[in-house]
Amino acid sequence: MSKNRLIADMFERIADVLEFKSELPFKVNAYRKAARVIGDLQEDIELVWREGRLDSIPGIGKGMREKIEEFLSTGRMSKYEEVMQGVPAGLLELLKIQNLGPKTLALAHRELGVNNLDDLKRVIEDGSLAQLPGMGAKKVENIRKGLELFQTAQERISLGVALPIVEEVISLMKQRAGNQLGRIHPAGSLRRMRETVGDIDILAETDQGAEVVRTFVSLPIVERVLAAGDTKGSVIVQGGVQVDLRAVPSDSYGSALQYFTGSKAHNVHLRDIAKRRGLKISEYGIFDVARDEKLGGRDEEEIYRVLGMEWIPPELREDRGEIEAALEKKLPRLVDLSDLKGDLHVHTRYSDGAATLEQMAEAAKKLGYVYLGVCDHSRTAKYARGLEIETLLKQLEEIEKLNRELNGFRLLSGTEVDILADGSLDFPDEVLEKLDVVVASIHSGFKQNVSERMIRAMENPHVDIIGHPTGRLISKREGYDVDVDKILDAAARTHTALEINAFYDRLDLSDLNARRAAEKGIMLAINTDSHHPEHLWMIRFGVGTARRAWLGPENVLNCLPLDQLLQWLKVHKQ
DNA sequence: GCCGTTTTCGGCCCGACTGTTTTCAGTCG
Repeated sequence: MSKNRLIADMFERIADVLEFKSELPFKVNAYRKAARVIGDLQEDIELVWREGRLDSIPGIGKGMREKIEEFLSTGRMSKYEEVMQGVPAGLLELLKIQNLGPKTLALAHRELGVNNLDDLKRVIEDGSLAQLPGMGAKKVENIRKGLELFQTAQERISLGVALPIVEEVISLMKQRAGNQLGRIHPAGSLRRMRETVGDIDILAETDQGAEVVRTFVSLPIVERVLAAGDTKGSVIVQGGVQVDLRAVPSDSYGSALQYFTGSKAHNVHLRDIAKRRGLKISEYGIFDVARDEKLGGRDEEEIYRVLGMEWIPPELREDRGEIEAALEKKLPRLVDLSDLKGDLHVHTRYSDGAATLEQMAEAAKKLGYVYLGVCDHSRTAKYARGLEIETLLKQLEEIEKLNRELNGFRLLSGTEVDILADGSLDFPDEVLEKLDVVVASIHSGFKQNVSERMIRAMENPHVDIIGHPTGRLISKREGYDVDVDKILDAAARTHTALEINAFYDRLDLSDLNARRAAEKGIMLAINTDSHHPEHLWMIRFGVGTARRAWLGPENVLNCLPLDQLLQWLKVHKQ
């Protein structure tokens, strides 16, 4: 685990304990903020420390700086050890239970000796929890429900599952409640295109809330209704995903959208700035406090405009510097779906894909692409029906023939060549040099010198792009044992592009790593790795990640027009 | 514990909901 992560986790734990011990909430918040900022930091904290720049990190003052320095130089943090003294393992875990906060947990711990999950269950069952001052039957019942939920621990859903659901709900709502409905948008982490989302939030503009909510909870894809009021409906849809719909009147739709989009850290920072200027932001609008006057709320842009900021794209709203940039009107121009000229990594029936070259080309043309990189697997990838050299050459011929027929569109010949155990490539240079584009990927030996093998691959003059560079699968595995810093340095040195694999369970590189890559001048390629023509649309997830990484078209290889791309592929290693 | 176009001291986001209260504390998003 990186030092950044370790320190962030320690600060988070300290915040938990301090909260449990009823320390000043502001102190607790200071630790939480420091934890978040360090967790999001794009540089190695050790480097920042050695260069004496810890103080420049927002939220890190004298106290935090000293704790970080102590940890980096000795491997220990005395404050952490001190607060963890006498805190039973398994106690803080209970803070994740809904409706059970630090105050109640401290009370149960102090009065009833609750130290773990089993203790908690016991004091709920035997009624002793309900006897404590300030407690009662209903509170305990809510905690019991929270405990049930905690134990069934539903995980976050991946973006790839959530996005189709939200689009179906919105399309159904437009059909069935069209005349009562104004604007309707997804909000929350889905709108920010996070890799995974908790539940799905949808905002609907209407002055007939009750009716719209009724329509929502009776949609055909609804499996179970959790709540249906005048302003909010909550359901479980097929597949077990929770979807909330909020009905909001026109004059506060914008501020509600801003509020429900988050992130929490972004909103807190925004409201703090507002407050310093005598303004107040809530889900109902932005107000001048002294004059008790509403200054905006109908459109989201108004909130930012009144604060003297540019409108901030939802993908940036994580309090990672976007607010400062928006104040200075220096937000980057982010890459957009329409900037993409093609996809540089897809598979066909030649290896483990489902479609012919022609079918993939047709699907790509429909998306408005002008090129498509055909990168089937190489010979060692037996499980994926990897191509022998003769087959690859035959495919090359077919591509050339098709390109004579495809007007205004170009299939690029390529391969996803395996990086072998010793770091050599699965095809010899004489073969690779015949191809337009070479993606090199690791598919085996996830724990064997991955970084060194990948770097050796990058040093090959024919390798253009490293495919799925960390190998993670969001819902399944951590990824290879890879040193991301070394990979980024090598990619910058060898002018090799790195892939943002847009397949929703990969999104690899992640947003933070992609941002670091771009800052080192590395080109990123947003590729779907599609095995089916109907999967090309997943490019949207990659674009979401790229936007979260603050990338502009100039950072993205497949935003280049065909002639410039071919030129780049020819000269980038020289 | 952090931080400064009100401030180096005295603040620190906002509102809803719930349950236990007789004026409010805890929790959540």
